[in-house]
Amino acid sequence: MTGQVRTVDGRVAGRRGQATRQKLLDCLSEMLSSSPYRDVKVIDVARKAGTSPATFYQYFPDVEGAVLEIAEQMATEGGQLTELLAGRSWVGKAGWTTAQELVDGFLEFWRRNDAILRVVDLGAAEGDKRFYKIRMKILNSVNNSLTDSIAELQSKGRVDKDVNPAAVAGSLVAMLAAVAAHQKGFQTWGVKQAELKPNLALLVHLGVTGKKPTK
Amino acid sequence: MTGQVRTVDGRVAGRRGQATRQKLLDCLSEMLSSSPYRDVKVIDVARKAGTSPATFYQYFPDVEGAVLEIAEQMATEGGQLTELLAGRSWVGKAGWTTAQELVDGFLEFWRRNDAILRVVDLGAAEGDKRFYKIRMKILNSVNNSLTDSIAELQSKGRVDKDVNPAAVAGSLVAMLAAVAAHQKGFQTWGVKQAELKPNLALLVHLGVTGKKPTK
DNA sequence: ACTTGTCCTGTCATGCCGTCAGCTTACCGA
DNA sequence: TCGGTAAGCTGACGGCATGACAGGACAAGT
Repeated sequence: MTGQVRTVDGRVAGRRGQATRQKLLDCLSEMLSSSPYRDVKVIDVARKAGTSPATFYQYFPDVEGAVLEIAEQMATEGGQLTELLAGRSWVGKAGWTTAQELVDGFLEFWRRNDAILRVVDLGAAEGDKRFYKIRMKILNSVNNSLTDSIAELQSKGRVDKDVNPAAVAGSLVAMLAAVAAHQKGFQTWGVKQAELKPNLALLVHLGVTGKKPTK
Repeated sequence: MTGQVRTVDGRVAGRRGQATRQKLLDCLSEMLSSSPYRDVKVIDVARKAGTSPATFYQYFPDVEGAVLEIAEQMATEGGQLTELLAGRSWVGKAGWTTAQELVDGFLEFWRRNDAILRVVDLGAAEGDKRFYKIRMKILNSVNNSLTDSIAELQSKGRVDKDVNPAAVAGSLVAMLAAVAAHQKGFQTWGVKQAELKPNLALLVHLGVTGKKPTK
């Protein structure tokens, strides 16, 4: 399905080529974790990978192009986030568990990929459709499930009619993403990680069901 | 109180100098709105301002330094956000109004300063303390009021004891910021601006008071 | 060993970075 | 009016990253 990996000038990459390509991506990933996006240079990535800048340009048009590649890989893995919600109940104690596990899984995913997600967020906010699509791909996996859950509760009359399921779900997902991206900020406000999670879960539960959880 | 404006090499800037400096900041601001942060070059800003790159370096150490300056100005204006909450009530119909106006004011502020806020967000997420402090300065103005409101309701027994006011307030503020930054994203999910606001206000009200608003 | 196609790099023109010396301009006191 | 002084600006330059290309190294099959 996914077309073969190709170099910029159209050649098909063989085993060795793919290895260097991947090594470049790995090194870029590392660099993004340790230095500001704006300061990541092709020459540094190449040096770190023990190769030359020219090699980098054989596989990627520029830094941004390579970042997109990494982000794409991550987005695919991010599909697993759907499992945090598949077949879960929002009623009674089970609802509280669902909320907690969603928060847990989400924060964990963000923490694992924070460097690349920062850049994706920026690109999306700047209006770049490619980054925007990737961000959607990740968030949709959670957002769609959440929207469905709310819509279902709504059809049963457990949630007010004037609630827009997509708007609420989207806002909650945005909240999770933002909190995950700025976890350190909460420490300044005197909030520890461990305290943060249950309060986030509370907000998610409130948003989805409109009611306080039964613990 | 605020020390005189100085050039990089320590001279005091006079009237003309401050004008050029401001012009450079304005042009930088514009460039940030129209092109990706990563691609904003000193030479472009200088050209746009009708001056030379060397002049830029007389007033700012680099692009980042100038961005910090703009952000600082914005953060000062952002102090007005406190007024959205000062002396407001979270009880009854007034509570619903408070939530609505908070959401309105917040989104408006973000929309007006979206370009610079994107960069501040990125810098903060990357761990740069200078950006981080600016982000705090803006969010604190809302966050502190919100935390106080929740704590007060809590002391009156209207909010559960196991709620951490700072954590909930911080999460809500993060949500507002994230939604504001990605307003376009919601259109893809079929949510219009006008629909988004009341649903956000609902979430804020739920988060603060734990109860649905009376409209 | 030879051929073939993949893979890598040295090299080069181009353009931005960041600094400095030196020129112009504005202000001020005599 | 006339220097004197400090502010303000820029041309020019070495240094480094970019991005393209052509040619050399390498692996695999014959």
